[in-house]
Amino acid sequence: MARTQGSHSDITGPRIRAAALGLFARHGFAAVSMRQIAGAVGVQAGALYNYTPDKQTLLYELMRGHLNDLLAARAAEMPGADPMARLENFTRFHIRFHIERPDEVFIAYMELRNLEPANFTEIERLRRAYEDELETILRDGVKSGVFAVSDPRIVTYAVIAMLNGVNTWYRAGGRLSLEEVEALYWDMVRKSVSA
Amino acid sequence: MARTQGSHSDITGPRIRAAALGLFARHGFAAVSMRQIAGAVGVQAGALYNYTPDKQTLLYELMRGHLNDLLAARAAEMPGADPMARLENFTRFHIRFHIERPDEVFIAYMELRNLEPANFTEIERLRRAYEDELETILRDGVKSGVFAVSDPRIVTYAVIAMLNGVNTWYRAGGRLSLEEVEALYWDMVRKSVSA
DNA sequence: AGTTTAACTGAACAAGTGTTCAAATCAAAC
DNA sequence: GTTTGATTTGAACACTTGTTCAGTTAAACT
Repeated sequence: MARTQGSHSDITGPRIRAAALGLFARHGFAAVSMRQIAGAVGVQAGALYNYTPDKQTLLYELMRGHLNDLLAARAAEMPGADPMARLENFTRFHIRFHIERPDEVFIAYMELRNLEPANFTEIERLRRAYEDELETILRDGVKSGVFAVSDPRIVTYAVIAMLNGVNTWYRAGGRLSLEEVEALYWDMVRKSVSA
Repeated sequence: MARTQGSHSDITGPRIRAAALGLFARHGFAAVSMRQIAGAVGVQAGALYNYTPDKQTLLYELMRGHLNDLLAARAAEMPGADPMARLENFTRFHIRFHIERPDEVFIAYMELRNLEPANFTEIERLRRAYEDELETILRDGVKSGVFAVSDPRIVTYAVIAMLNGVNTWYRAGGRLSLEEVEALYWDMVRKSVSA
């Protein structure tokens, strides 16, 4: 077996995913051709098929990778015990994680409709697992009386929508620091669900 | 001049726009072909060009129409004088208007990247005009002391992102009535910006 | 009845699509 | 220095794309 080391394959693979990520985020999955991705990597279109069975799977793997990263990073957090501390931890974690990955986040929300049904189901399952964390925090807070939330599921959607909005305006090196952004959103989230 | 009455032109035009709206919302602008739109209307692709100079303009006109409707409907509202009442009016108006037009809203947010620069600029101008209404309410409320908002522009983005989230889960005839949805979001908005 | 013309068809155009694959290329392993 | 097999090329495939336009249809006017 020749070229197990020094092979281009462990270099080209990531470069393809990176190029696809950027192009999908900028122009949309359907508007980007395999030849464009190949061109960005400096390779012919046929070479892409050593790394993905098809274009659809390339998109799916990007989304799945992103959501797995999200869930793994979330699992590594050590939130406190009481609901208020956990909500603050969740809010700040979400802002931080999403601000660092605008392209992944954009794709994971905008390209759902381009997933084949089976892939869509799996992506939705992962996203749901993440949202359930927030919903559980809200329910616990209602139980203990610190939160006044009439419908925890809907409020979960509302809070996540608000937090995701950060990516519509935030640009690295902008007017506000990460800490200021975190503090601003945490202030709004805390007040919006407090009793 | 023949066929000024009984002509199909005043029927086909709206049907084309309606078909394009639904298809763009479901599959995305780039993923929908002119032949698909024509097929949905029951006409050949060439006939579409009696109603739009090109595919791009079809998208642009849909977005511009939607945002003009939005601004016109907003201008017809008679909010009260004090910031709290105006904020409640804005919130309920926004929810109501957006819930009734899921396809238009979806397109107006998701297909911005498919607009040519000149068209993009104009759409952004209209959206900005709408957002400025909310920002003004927030600034007035800060001045009069009823709102505690550190950065009115960013909070405007946050509130609008939260409200737009309604379209990710709301379905007509679902568990909650329109009034319940309005009340739920208004409760969150009010608390999140209150002093 | 005959004329006019808006509305539409259907075929054509050049360019681009995702994907396949035999052949060429290359660097590591022997 | 040759073998080996992973990696890439480049051409080809069948099909779709947005758009144009000469020609057909049919309703409304004189």
